[in-house]
Amino acid sequence: MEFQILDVDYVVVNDRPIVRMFGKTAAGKSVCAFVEHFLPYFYLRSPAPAPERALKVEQVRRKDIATNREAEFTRVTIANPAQTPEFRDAALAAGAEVFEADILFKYRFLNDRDFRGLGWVQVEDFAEVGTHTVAVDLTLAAKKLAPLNREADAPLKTLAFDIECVSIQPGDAPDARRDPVIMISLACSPAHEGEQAIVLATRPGPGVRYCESEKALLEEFISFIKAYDPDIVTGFNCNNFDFPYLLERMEKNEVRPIFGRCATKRVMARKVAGRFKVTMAGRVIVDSFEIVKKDFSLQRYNLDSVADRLLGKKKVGVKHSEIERLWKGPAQDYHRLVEYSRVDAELALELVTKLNLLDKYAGISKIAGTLLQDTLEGGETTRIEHVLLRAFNKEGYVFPCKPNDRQVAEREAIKQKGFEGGYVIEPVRKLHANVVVLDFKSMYPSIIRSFNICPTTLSPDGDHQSPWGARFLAKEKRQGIIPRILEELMNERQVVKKKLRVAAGPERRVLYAKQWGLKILANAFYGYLGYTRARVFNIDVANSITSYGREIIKKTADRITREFGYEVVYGDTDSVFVVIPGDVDVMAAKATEVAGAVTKSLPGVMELEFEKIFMRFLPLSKKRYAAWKFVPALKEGAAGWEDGIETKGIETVRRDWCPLVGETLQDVIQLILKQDDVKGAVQLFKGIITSLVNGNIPVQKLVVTKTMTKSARHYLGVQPHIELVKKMQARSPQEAPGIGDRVAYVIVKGTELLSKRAEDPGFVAENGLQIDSQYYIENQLLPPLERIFASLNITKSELLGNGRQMGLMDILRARPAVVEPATLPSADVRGFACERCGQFYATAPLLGVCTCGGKLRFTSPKGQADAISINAAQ
DNA sequence: TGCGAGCGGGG
DNA sequence: GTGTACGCTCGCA
Repeated sequence: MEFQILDVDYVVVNDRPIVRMFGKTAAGKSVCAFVEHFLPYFYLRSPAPAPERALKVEQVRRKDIATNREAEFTRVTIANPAQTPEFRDAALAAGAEVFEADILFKYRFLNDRDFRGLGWVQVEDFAEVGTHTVAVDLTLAAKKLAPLNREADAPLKTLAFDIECVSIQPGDAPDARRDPVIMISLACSPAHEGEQAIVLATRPGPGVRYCESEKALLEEFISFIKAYDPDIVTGFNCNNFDFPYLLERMEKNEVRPIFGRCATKRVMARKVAGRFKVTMAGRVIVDSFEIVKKDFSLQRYNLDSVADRLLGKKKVGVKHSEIERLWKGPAQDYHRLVEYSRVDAELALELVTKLNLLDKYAGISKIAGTLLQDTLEGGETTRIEHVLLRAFNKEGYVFPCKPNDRQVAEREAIKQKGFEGGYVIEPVRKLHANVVVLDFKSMYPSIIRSFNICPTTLSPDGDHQSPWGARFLAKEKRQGIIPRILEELMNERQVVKKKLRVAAGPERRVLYAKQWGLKILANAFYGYLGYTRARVFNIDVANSITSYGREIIKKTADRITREFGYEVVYGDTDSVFVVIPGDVDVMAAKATEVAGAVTKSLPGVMELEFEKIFMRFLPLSKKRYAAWKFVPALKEGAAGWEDGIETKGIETVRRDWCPLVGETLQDVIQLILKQDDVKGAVQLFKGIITSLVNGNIPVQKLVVTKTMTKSARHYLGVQPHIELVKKMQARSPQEAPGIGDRVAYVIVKGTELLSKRAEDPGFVAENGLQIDSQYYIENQLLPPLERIFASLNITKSELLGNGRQMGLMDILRARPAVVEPATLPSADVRGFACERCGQFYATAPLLGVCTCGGKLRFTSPKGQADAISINAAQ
């Protein structure tokens, strides 16, 4: 009997805990294994007052991180895990120092028995149990069980769901305390009884499983889940919308929310720090929205754009404000709503199944030992602490409790006073060519290993001293626990990468996720040691790591300059940017040579490697640059290079920018880097400004969108999109955007406050309104572009005109203008006269200015210069 | 430049 | 449940 661990909890029976391991067999059966005779315990530093009512109090020899010496500790075993806080607090009140008194019981069990989240279990001796307390295919009392080394995953069932609801107050957002759920769509992989997707609704119709009341709908939802018995339950934003809503409705309808694998524990959504956390025994809840937001860099994260960008699929187009009408409307309208709902559930499902969203979290679980649910929710700290707890316990150490708020505050103060990070080499500010980037492979993990840096090797009697001034024992004397963990993680990664070379199919995915997880985990240890809430926080250790890093990078830059004669133009923490003349191949060869030579003289496992080539490199400041990058082509056998633009610290896409800004920024960067054409970039920019002033930029490129999150009257300040909604409501209440809708606007010319000049792009086009070009220049284009040009020593006034502080009218003077006949004021215009020298032109000169540089004006038959310049005529 | 507030996704 | 504690962008000082 073997199964893969999905979830673990415990129940208390006769004042003793029974651990329940929920899992899945290779054949796809859901399992729950009961494990008895495992008891909660924690430690006190001896001598300590003996706790009353404990089951067992023993004196044991253990080490702790403060002294690294073996000493007497008191191990206190109790009956009920839930009572640990009482025992702990009593001990603390009596002045004792406590250890491991805040380890969740399920993790106490997993750690002590060497099990891991998503690890496999072999049950060697068991009895099948008849019980109604859990809802699984197979329940057993496990008498003897052991961890099993297996990479492959059990076949998992995934259920996605999506709810629809309608407000009884038209126009308002639905309120779970008041408004019913009308529809629930379910999509499953693999299909359930031949059905891949099902729509439950309280209105009958084709493709709908009809439920006669909301209560019946909620009950049907629960029975479906029980019948399908999924391992993964997913939805898009289900943690913060669907689950809390559904659970509130169940409460209102007196439907017991029991659809996990425990027949007695309710599914619960609890508000934590403004967000909901949902728990369901025996299954894993996956909110695809939250994962996509973490793992993919996108402009927007609504289901429509996420599905479009990641799956190449579209939602059925239904606005939130339309749902009520479709729900109450004729059959074809209702049908559209049903389709909309079904597709949403299908998309939510595909995000998980097609994108293999869980791979990396599964990989991390297997390495760190955390349960999949906790890997999805928790951060890096949780993962590291489980690895550390295991390792410290194995070495005979007691593991510290989490610091309390007072301790955290103390640490913050210490950190504020004396913590220094990586070293950033001051960039040589100009446009560089032929730059090679060399970097240290996993710099901080390598430093930790090379110098044996660990709280367990920190000692005044240490063999070597870090630049920070702390002393550490030599590895030969005693290898630190963290250096050893990192050695294992990094070696394991090499093994996995080797296997990856020949792997295919699902095995390849599992291995790829594993090597990725190993790398991420190894790189997180340094940050952990300097994190004030860490159990193993140590500022001397953290500072020692970065101090070695700074010393090594400075020495490396120095050596490259002095011994190899190359110029170092930039560097950040673990990298040096070096100018090496030649073509890409020559540069790469020389860079590899330099990296190899430097590596030879570096201590331990420190390794400098050639990373990439920047054929052109434009630093703006520390941590901000744009570059034309060349990396060796990835494709097997395809010798050669792949190039692309790389930017750091330069936002090329921002939600509050109109498309014109991003496009112009991209174009300007391309021209500068790829064509080495700074003049052309300036010309391009000036051309855009001219087109903008002339009204030749399509309105769509000037649209900014913002979401209206609450009703317009609830906004306190004046915001452009809200002011626009107010205007649109006045014009046509039916078509005005509602709560949750994205509002698109452009800024038009006028004398009013900027916010009041936001206008509907469609309205602008229909009514021929003028765009406020000055706004687009000053507030949109200039801020990002000015920084780029400034790094090339091109000033704002050079960009906008010729030398002095320029106003908008001055910009117009130097621009090449094209005057289209249709835009001329009237037929009585005879020609153009120069404002400055009076020169007459029958047709406008191409440059739009007089040969003397003066501005041109229309002249009417009366011989009077019209007050309008040709530019403003548009 | 640093800090606090407010929002995102969902209907 | 031997609990927990978002992360980014924007406006303002």
